[in-house]
Amino acid sequence: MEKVKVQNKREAILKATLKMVNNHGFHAAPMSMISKQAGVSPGTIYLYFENKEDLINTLYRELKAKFAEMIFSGFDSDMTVLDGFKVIWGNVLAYKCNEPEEALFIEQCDNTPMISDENKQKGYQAIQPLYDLWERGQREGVVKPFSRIMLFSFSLLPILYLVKESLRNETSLSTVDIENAFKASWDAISL
Amino acid sequence: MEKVKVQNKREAILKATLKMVNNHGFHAAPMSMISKQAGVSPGTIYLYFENKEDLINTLYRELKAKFAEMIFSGFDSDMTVLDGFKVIWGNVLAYKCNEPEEALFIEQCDNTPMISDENKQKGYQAIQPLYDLWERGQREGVVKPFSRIMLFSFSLLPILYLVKESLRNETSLSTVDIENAFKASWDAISL
Amino acid sequence: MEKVKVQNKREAILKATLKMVNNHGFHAAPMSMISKQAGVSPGTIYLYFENKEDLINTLYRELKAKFAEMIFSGFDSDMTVLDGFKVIWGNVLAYKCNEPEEALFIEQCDNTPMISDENKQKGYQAIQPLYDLWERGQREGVVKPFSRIMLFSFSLLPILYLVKESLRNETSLSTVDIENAFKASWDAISL
Amino acid sequence: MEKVKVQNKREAILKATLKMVNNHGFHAAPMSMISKQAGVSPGTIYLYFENKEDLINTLYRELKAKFAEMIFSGFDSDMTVLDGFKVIWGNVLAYKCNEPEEALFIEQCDNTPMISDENKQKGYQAIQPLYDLWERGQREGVVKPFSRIMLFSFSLLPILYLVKESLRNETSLSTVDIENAFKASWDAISL
DNA sequence: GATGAATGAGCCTTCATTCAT
DNA sequence: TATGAATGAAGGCTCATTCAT
Repeated sequence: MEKVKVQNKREAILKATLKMVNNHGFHAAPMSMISKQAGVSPGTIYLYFENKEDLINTLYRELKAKFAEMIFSGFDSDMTVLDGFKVIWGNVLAYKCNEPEEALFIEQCDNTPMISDENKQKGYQAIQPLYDLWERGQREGVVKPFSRIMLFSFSLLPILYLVKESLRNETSLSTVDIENAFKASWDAISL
Repeated sequence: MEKVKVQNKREAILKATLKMVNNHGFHAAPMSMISKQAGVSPGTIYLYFENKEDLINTLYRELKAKFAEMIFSGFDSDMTVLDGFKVIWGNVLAYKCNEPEEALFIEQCDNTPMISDENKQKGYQAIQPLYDLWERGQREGVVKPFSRIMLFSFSLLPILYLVKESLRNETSLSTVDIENAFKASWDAISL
Repeated sequence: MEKVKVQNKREAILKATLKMVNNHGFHAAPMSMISKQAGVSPGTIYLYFENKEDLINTLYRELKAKFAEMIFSGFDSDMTVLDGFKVIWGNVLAYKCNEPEEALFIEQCDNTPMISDENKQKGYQAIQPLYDLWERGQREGVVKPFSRIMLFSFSLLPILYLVKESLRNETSLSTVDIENAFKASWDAISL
Repeated sequence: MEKVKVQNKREAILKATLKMVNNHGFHAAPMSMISKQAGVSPGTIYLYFENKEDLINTLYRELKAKFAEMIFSGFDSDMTVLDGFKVIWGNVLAYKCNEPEEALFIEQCDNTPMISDENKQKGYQAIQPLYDLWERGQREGVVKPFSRIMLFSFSLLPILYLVKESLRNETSLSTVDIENAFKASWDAISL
């Protein structure tokens, strides 16, 4: 029970950081604001994190790890390449829709010098199973012989962007939109 | 000539802002640093811009305008849809390659609450001719009946991302890569 | 045995304080650092001392008391004034050489407003037997009719300073140096 | 005139630092307190000094330089050793009496890790003419063959301490005391 | 007695902005 | 116009102290 409380505090701080940085931007989210949002004293943050940079980096790392785990939910390397891709593609969509705040935070961080390169690198490695799937697809002759990054930018980046924009405009993607988007994604990278 | 000098000063400040914000990040680029880089006194910045936010927003707006202008260079609304798209797509690629600093700045701003939504909106309106082209393509039955944003995310976003990543890794895109990328872009949105 | 343990804890805290304050300076020796060095929880310090000021003052007081006790070791009020002075002078030298850390701490405190004047006063009173010796010397006509403080500053202060400097430079005082120093001390105050 | 104002500000800060550090101790003299005492904004201090450490070190350096200059006032290397020493000894006494605050500050700093060793070293070099005088005295056979530091600790340290104590007790040294003190100083180091 | 997580006042420092020149 | 010294609010962080266990 004691341990639970501690976990709660750490989690509360991370959650508050996510919210405050998303709403105000990194440099307009003071530690005092984060601590207040977390229901905690400013000094307490420094019991769990070395400094502000560490706080942000830790949050980024944990969110990326969670993302990497979620997108492979229900995925099995025995699936056909198309089926596997469909599962992962759907998971990416679902994550972005269900956890838009987390997704936004990750994106903000990716375009900022406040996340260490080492940390960013780790994020990419976490989706290795997807790279493996694509490579199998290339060996089987169903996926275009593109680099990982090209495959990513044509088959996953668009849907990530689409969801982000639909959330920003407070519109929603229709089932047809989603089907179309998946088809376009697959068309772009499949032979 | 006085006027020229004045223009020079304003330009110098904007240029310095671009450089400093790109290199150090927004919250680590103080006005004093920008003024020094511009060869100007801190107070002078306030003769041309209301405050730091205005400075950043102005720079963002002008870069977006320049971007919008450049991507339609050589474009003519009489062209076939495919030809027109090819010209614009190439211009986007060229801009991103030739002005990576400007492109990076724009992208940093797009994911940040420091640019007013109004300003962001204006950016989108500036590429109206591209929307017109797509609409014509849809009427002619050569472009998929997707929303603007879907067409954008499948046909232009990928190449923007690809160039950014290639610059980050200090690798370069081969001619074949580019041809493949264009083909994939067109495949994704054409019928 | 409980009592012993307790004494150990109190002693450990005082010892840690001495070490940390000497090595890092007063304002760079946090209670947490002292407690860790003492192998004790921060809260525990407050069971034995009211606050940091009290901790420092107590340590100062006890070290001064120890110093006062040591410098009269082997001294007997029946000795001639010269012999008595020789014993005490030698003890002062020995203390400074054998317990340089304690001596350094005392000196740091003497030049600081963090020790209460009352406490500093007590330190002077502890060397009463030396004052008595000097007074007897004056009555016997072998010691100059100087005030206590003048006698102290000419006959003991120099050797204290000399040892401190030799420790700082990591050089050592030769036997000849010491003999010379004693002679100069005695010359300065004797008739 | 502009320059004068600037000098005034810098001087005001240094003067305020001297006073506040003397009265409250280094760690209890916040920059805000110093700035208020100087009639200046906290930020202004950082226009003249890099940080608190630099402020303290600069003050120490300048006071030491002033001290070194003052103690040789009226001194001429053609004087006899005794006359020269008398002049310097008197100057030391005068400085300590007339500028007790400065002298106290220097002393506080000498026993603290907050002054860089380099800076302390410079202080010692500034009294070279005194060392030269002693060496001449040794060649002429009127000064004991002691090391510099021994000569200093027997002939100058006592009077420094005496004045300090007399100021602390708010008593004053009589003319007789001073004559006695000089005689004792000279006796201690002369042959 | 003993712990150590938690507190929050207060410190040093930065930096957007102003204003006298 | 242009300057840049000066400002002072605000931020990140520390650390003496407390209190529930």
